[in-house]
Order: sequence, then structure tokens, then C-alpha cells
Amino acid sequence: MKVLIVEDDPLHRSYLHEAVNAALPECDTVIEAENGTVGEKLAREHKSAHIVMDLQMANRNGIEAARTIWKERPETRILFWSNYSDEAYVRGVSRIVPDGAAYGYVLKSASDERLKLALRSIFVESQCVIDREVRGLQQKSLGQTNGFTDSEYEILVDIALGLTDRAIARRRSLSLRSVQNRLQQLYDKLDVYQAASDDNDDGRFNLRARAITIAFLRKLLNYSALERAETELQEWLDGK
Amino acid sequence: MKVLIVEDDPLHRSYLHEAVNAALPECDTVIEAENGTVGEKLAREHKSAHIVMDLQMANRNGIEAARTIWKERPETRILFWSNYSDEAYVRGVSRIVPDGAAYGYVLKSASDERLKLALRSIFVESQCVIDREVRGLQQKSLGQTNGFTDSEYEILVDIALGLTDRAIARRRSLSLRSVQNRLQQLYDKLDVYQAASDDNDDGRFNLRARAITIAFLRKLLNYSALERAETELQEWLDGK
DNA sequence: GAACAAGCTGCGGGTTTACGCAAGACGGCG
DNA sequence: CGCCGTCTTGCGTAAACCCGCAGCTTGTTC
Repeated sequence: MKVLIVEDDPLHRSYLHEAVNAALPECDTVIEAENGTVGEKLAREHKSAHIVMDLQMANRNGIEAARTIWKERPETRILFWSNYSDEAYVRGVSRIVPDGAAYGYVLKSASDERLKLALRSIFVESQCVIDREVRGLQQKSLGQTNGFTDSEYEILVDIALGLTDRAIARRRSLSLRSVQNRLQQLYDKLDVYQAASDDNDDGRFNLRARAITIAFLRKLLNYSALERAETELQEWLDGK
Repeated sequence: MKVLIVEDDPLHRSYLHEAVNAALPECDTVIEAENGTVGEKLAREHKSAHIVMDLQMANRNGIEAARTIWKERPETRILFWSNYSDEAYVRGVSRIVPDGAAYGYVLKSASDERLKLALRSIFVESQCVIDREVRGLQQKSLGQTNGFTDSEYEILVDIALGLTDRAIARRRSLSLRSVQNRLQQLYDKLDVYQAASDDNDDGRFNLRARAITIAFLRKLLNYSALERAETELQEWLDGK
């Protein structure tokens, strides 16, 4: 069995290396990559490898890397190992998981025990292992209760990119008014009004900009999500 | 000599611990804190301690912690040890450094050697040590060449918070028109127009929202900066 | 098939933004 | 002092945004 470790931080990388050795005696080769680009390359060379992947790397982040890897070989098993459980990450990951693929999402704050268990479950037993905390988010966010619909999330990203209503309408093939409807929905769910009106009519907010702020503060958006959305936008712009 | 380590990540914490022991044989006590809040408390108890501080911690980030520590004891020597050199961090730090205080800013990607050197320089020799890369940013951003004026940065933060022009005017004691002038200046410097007009008049951007996006992508803003700005805003709102 | 919920769309109008134009205000500098 | 650049402010306008109202298309349920 081969395991590929894709991780920025040298300390974390060697920690992972040890953990893999301890948890998987049947593993004979461990390969390390220090960023997403190298990770993709090594994954291509060592086809049979299972992967432990950090999200949030400077050069090319884990979600991007995982996407291209899964595109080439959807049955690859990937364990995401991340510092954060931002909804933006969770959403980003579950958007790219191929049907039926075995994967995992474990926080760096988890105990050694948990990490080793996850390694065995995924790489040996082909089971999905999602940290409790992450799992909670996933259900709340993807289930519509209290969470955001895909269409709401979509328009959130669009205004976060700085598109005008008209541009969004074109991009999503909607009428202007529909776009604005969705925006209202979004403002509603984000509680943009609460702070805006409140009691004092002083502290007035620009709804659109405020929605973005709140989304960031609630970790619905983060740098990595923005970055991905931006490159998608550029592709769309180029493709006409 | 006492050294206080304030750092989220257990791996990094123990690495730092070792580095301090190796670099500073005259140091007899090393104390560890796993977040900003505890860090502040321990700094208060061990008044004479020098501090190594991570930025970006979940509970209370390094800049906040450093600010209260420096407020109580401005001569404290603090070495910031961070993964990133975002302009938002650099700005955040240099805004709170007391006059004449010795401090340092070293990236986690620096070599052992660099870290140890920095430890000695700051804690023994009271010299400021700023990583080359960070230094570059600092000069470019604080010097007006190509960088952003304080007033420009201020208004950037204000729109990122989601305030309306009118609200900004009140907050900064300006006329509406002046606020809008500064916005235009900002849009100019951020190159918001470029993409907006370009050749195709299709891809139109909402200037205000787009400015925020670009600022994030360029790391002029990040989560921590937003968070700080938001609490400041709330204080201002409460204070009327 | 009737009833109902959910989403898309057009119309109309009140508010906010973006910005050109131009008249002061302030501070250096020869 | 007079000249000049930078900053502030007011006025006015075109565009964009926010949103209530109302008519349509769906899909679901009984």
C-alpha cells in the first residue's frame, strides 16, 4: 500500500508521516508533497496511492488538487486533514466528491487516536469518516433547515465576486427581477436587516456589502472559496 | 529570563519550546499558552516575560492579545511568528506597536537558524527583526508609493464592513461627497475599473463589492482584519 | 382536476451610488 | 505674498439597487 501526504507545513508533514507508519503497518511507501501542484503530479505517478490532503496550502489549495485528482481517478481515497471546519470548506469538499468515493474529513485538533482510526477506516475499509463537528455543519448546511440552498449560496458567491445584478442575471440565465428576489431571500437568511434597522435608524448598512461581510464572519465564505469562485468567473468570462 | 509562548498548534508549540531552549540558554522558564486569552492572563502574571506570539488563533487572535498586553506593559518584547505575510496582518501589527518597543515578525517558513537568531536579537539585544518579505510589504504599503494611504485603507475597511456612504460620513466626520471621493480614489488604486470596462462591456462589476473582493484576493483584508474592524464598529455603534 | 406552494418575470417608484463640474480651504515654497 | 497641489464640499444626473404588487408557470398533493 502506498500513501501520499500533501501538506504545507513541515512539522505537520512529519507528524502525519509518523501517524501513517503507526496506523498502517501494511503501508510500504510514504510519499510527501509540500503543495497542491506537486501533490497532483505525484498522485498521477503513483496511481495506486491513497492520499492525505491538507486544505489551505499557499501554492495550490487542497480542494483544487483533490478535484483534478478525482477527475482523473475517481476511486482515489482521500483523507482531508484541516485546521478548520468553515462551512466554505465543507461545502467546497462535498461539491467535488465523486459518487460513491470513500473520503474523510478530520480536523487537525483531533486526537492521535482519531486520526489513526480514520486512516484505517478509509484506506483499509473504504469507509467515509467525517469528524463529528464537520458532520454537523454538513447536515445543517446541505439540509435546507436553517441552512442555505444551493441557489442562495450561488448568488452569495456572485455578489461576493462583485458582479452586478445584470451580470448575475446573464451568468445564471435569469431575469433581473429573479436575481433580486434571490438577493432578498439571501438578505433575509443572513439577518442583514436586523442590524440595519434595529432601533436606531442611524447605523445603516449597504445590504449587499453587509451580506458579504456577514458571510465572511460566519465562515460561509473564506479566502479559498473566493479564489476558486474567481477563477471560475474568469473562465466564464473568457468562454464569453 | 522567562519566555511565554502563545500558540494554537501543539506541534508548533513544542517546536518553539525547543527552539527557545536551544537559542536562549539563559532562559530558565518557558511558559505555554494555547490561545490569546490565556496568553494575556499569563503575560499579566509573569510580568517580566518575553513573548513569542502566533497570529491567527481561533480563540483570540495574536493581534488582539498583543494589543492588550502592550497596553498594560508597553516595553514587553514580542516576536510574532506567523504563517502569512498578508498586508492585513502587517498593517494590523504595525498599528499597535508602541513607540520604541522591540518586536519581531518572522514567518513560520523561515529556517531554524533565522528563528533562533531572531529570538536572540529581540530578547537579548532588544533589536527589531522583521523578515525580509514582511519588511518589503511594510515599506511598500506604509510608504505612499503604490501603496494605500491610511485614509484609503480606512474607507476600504468601512465598505468591507457594509456601511453606507452616509454612515461612513457620520463615522469619519466627513461630508457625503468626501466619502465618495475617497471611494473613487480607492477604486482607482485597486484597479476596479480595468476589469469592469475592459473591452467587453459585458462583464460589469458592482464597484463597491468588487473592491472588497479584490482587497481580499490581494490580502489587503483577511478574516482577522474584518473581525477586528467589526468589533470596533460595534463599539462605535454602542457609544452612539 | 382543484388547490396550493414555490419560483420566475414585468412594472413602477423610492433610495443609494458613482462621478463630472466647480467653488472654497489648507499648507508648503520660491 | 502669490502660486500650486491636495483635500473638502455642494449640486446635479444617470445608473444601479431594493422591493411591493401582481400575473404566470411549474410541480405536488389530495
